[in-house]
Amino acid sequence: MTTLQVSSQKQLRQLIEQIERLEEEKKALAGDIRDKYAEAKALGFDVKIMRKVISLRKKSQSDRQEEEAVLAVYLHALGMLDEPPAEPPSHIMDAAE
Amino acid sequence: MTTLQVSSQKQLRQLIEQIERLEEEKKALAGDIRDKYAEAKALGFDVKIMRKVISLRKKSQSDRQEEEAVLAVYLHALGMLDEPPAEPPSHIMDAAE
Amino acid sequence: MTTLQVSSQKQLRQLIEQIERLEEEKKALAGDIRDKYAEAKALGFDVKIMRKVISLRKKSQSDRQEEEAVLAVYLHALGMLDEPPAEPPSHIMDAAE
Amino acid sequence: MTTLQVSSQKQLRQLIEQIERLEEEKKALAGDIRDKYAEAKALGFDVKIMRKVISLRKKSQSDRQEEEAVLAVYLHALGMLDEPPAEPPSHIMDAAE
DNA sequence: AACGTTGAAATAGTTC
DNA sequence: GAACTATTTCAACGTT
Repeated sequence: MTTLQVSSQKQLRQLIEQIERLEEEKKALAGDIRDKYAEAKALGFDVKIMRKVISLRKKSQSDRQEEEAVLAVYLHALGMLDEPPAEPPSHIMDAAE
Repeated sequence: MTTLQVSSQKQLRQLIEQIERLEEEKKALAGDIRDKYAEAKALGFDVKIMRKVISLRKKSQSDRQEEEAVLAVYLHALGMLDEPPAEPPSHIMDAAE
Repeated sequence: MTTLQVSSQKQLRQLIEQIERLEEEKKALAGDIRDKYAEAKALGFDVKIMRKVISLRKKSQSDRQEEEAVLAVYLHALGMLDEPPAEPPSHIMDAAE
Repeated sequence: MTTLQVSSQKQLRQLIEQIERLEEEKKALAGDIRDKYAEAKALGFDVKIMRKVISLRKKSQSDRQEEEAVLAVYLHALGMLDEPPAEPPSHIMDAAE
């Protein structure tokens, strides 16, 4: 069977149109966000830092701590950090023998 | 000055909260879209192909715009279009004798 | 375990140095490309149009590939292609009666 | 004059081909880098952190410090940091009155 | 030399 | 959990 039933065609068309409408709305919101950043920039704020702040707020604290712990271990391995890092949870250290 | 003025702090806080609100709405829309695809799948449609169709529709739209832009550039380069397309290219085809 | 094993440290260091070397080479090539454009400009060519031409060539290449992929998907969906395209889609066009 | 001299055409063609060759090489290097990261991942290293390490090495130290100072100011403005930040250079604080 | 624009690179999310 | 896609982020470029 190489064609859809007429009723299915109609359904499909509706679904696709609904999705496209939702995507347009999403795109509009993305534009609004861009505008907000532009506004902030015009007021003299540092947009890049603002993005960082917002992403920090999103990230859970534990995630951040874990990331920093691994980073410390790696920097230490490269001799870019004198103090050996404190005590990261074990499951992070796959590459350690 | 190690801190922002109180008025700036307030401004910053407002901007960030507005952005976060917009991002939430955007995320909600993404969820709606996901739901629509799930609905389609439940009705027996192939979601992968639907995505392809939608992206093709998007692409053909932007392609058409791009094509027109390129055409304008070329026509202008050949002196067949008085108005420079979008931004004024300074010296077109100097290498032509 | 707060630090990596010495052997892992060594491995990590090597990987990072290799990557940094590759990135330098990449950067050098980017410089070469810039030089080429400068040369072209000095010869009187319109760099902007050249860029457009090159990007069009790239795009038409990938477009052609995309088109073929989509075509394969559709043909398969219509049962006119035995081999599934790339990955085997599990159930094509269930909504067809 | 709507066409290039034959000699110019030839020149243009050569330049474009040279650029396309350079871009291919660049692309190949990007692939090599991706492979290296894949290798690292297979050995159990955290690729995301490796990227961070490499970008830290690239960034000049002063850049990093400036960024952190501004971030501290913003976090303080949002009440996410109790201690007032130390002493960032003045030119960063445009939005402060 | 800052600005916006564009294209590439990286990350996040989704699917199987 | 591996691969693919989509989104976001970052850097280069031309422009004003």
